[in-house]
Amino acid sequence: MNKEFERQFQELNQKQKEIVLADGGPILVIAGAGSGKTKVLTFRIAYLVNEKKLDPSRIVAMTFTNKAAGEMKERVNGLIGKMINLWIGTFHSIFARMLRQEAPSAGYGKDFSIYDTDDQLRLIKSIIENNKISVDQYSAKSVLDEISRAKNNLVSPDAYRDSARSYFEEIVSKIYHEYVSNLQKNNAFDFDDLITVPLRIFSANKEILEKYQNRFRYILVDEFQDTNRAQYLLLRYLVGEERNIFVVGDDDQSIYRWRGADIRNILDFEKDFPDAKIFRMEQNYRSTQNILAAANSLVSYNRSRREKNLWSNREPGEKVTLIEVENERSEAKAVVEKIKDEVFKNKRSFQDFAILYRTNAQSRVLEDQIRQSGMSYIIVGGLRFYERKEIKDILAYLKLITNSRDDISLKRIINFPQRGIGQRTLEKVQNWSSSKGMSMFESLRDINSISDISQSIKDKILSFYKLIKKYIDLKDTISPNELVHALVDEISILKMYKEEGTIEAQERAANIRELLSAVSEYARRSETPSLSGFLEEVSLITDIDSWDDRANAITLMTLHSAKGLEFPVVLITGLEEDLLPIAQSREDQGRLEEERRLFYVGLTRAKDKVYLFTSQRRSLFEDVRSRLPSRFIDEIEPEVVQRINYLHKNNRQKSHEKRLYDCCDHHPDYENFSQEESDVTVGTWVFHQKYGKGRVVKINRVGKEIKISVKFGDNDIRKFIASYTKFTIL
DNA sequence: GGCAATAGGCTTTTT
DNA sequence: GCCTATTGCC
Repeated sequence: MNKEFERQFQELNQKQKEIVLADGGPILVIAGAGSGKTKVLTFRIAYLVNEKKLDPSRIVAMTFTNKAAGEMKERVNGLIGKMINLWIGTFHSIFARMLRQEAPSAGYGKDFSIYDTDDQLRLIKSIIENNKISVDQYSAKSVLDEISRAKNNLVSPDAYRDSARSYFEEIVSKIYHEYVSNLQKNNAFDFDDLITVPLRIFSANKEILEKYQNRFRYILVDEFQDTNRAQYLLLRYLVGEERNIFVVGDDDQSIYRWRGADIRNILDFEKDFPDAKIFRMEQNYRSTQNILAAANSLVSYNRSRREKNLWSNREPGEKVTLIEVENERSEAKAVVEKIKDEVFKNKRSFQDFAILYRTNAQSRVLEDQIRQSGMSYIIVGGLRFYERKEIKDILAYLKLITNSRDDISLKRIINFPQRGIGQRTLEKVQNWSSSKGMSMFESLRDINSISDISQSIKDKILSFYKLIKKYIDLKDTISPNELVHALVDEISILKMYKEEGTIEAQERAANIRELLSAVSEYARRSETPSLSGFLEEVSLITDIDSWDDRANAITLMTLHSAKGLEFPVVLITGLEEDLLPIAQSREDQGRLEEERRLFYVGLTRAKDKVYLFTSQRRSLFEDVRSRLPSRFIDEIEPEVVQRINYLHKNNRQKSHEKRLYDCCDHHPDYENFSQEESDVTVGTWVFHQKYGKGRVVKINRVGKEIKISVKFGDNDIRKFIASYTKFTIL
């Protein structure tokens, strides 16, 4: 046995060892929060390779995020002592990879595009327009959600039409048919297709199925409770004769039912594999006893769950602190104060803290207060890098270059940067190309045969055609890195933003430069870099994947994003009815239980200390509402909760802040940052050469730059980058 | 066809 | 309070 493996193996508990060493065949592990399931999963893989001499390339492991996949890969390599070629990734990335090979058997080209939500919505909107479908008050978004639900439940457009009852369902049915055929015409998959198309291929094509059954002799699945029906069926297909399938999950942490995750999968597993060995891991290594007692008592209110007895060897620790505040601003202040307390008294670093909330919208007020306090922080989620307009524009070029049938991407960029090709022209091209059954890109080539377009516009179209064509011809001869750089250079997008001169444009340019370095990084890292490979990676990246967990910063994220992570101190905000549980779940027992699990996931992220916040009032779209405390608060065993009332507290504690500056030698980040910003804060009066006297209304930190917004006498708010602008502080 | 001003919607969670 | 999509004017 490998030495490193041997040494670390001895540290596992008896149950964990037993699971790692279990014989082949189907295995279901019910693993409570913090019980070391990732550990068991990695040891199992290492054991299969080291001891069972299984060829690593024949093992496939499904994780919930790419980040988790990366970490698992690293840990397995550490245990084995060398780099091995494992298939680890999310369901979506693994099957996207498979589709690169097998898409032709489903009638798609190998260079398919992957459409994200934004692309999907554009497609749906164009379908509604082109077919003059009257959608009444229904939004494209609600149509998309409905289509996605149908797809994940494996309801085909025809089956959907046959069962459509309401007016809404009839509209959706029409759009669904068009949507599916348009995707195929554009040679594009949406996220759901990455799961359902492989499923179709497997059921229709025995040869391909057997190829993958032979290839994957061992399948492991993490976070099994959050797989949906289609994913489960996919697994069932893939499991070959040896039936080596190993799934790990926790029904109490199932929080993606709204996305189609199906708790039945755990139950059906035992039905489909009656000889499955079932293990339970109930010892929690993460949390103190008080935290665990809080979590256990809460989740025991759920009716549809498996009984379990999660226990901890750790000390009782501190009680869970519940803080009642007046409104969201005082909540944010209280959060900041508690973090400062912990930093000061318990010598904690910023990366020890996570602030969790139900909705992304809650982050803004928290962010404002933390920024003012001078502490460093990272927000996970919100507007993602790859969803920014300028990034999507460049990516649309790349998509069109790899897949010229991608009409959605073409429409996005044919007039970006502006080339004088407008809506009307585009309509004519689209009509012509659909009457000829050609892609829009193909019809550009023959633009001269379309009447009714002026010659000058035709020339512009042709030069756009030649631009893209040039890169299509280049793409197999030069590296993706060179191609993207050359392209960005040729369309002089950076220059355009530079000339625009506004802060927004500068940011956009900076984002594009970051994209360029991402391509270089990809080219360096990948063994066989290709444009489609880069696009695929980019399309499937998630918020949490790009979260830098080594930075010394407080992390702000949604409860959903926090799944699978742990922090010494967790602060959960917004414990109010209609927020947690969210309003839409009120009438539905099942959804209510999911909200409870969401809170449970939040609690069980904490190692040492939990703070809970509930506010009497909270504004929603500028409209202040009174709120009731969350019903979940009373479901926590009262003995482990300590309540603090902050309702009449004056939170301006200057003296306290002053002390903090002296205390933090162990936080160089903190010190630098505080000093950097200490002279200008919101409310400071400043004098600007050109605009005169004004007052700072906002300070924003973006990367290394600090942006400040100043309101001048004429009530105009102007934004500046602090290091470029000279102000006199008044 | 381009641009600036304005209206409207958003806020549940995400691969 | 912010972002986007639309509108109406040039």
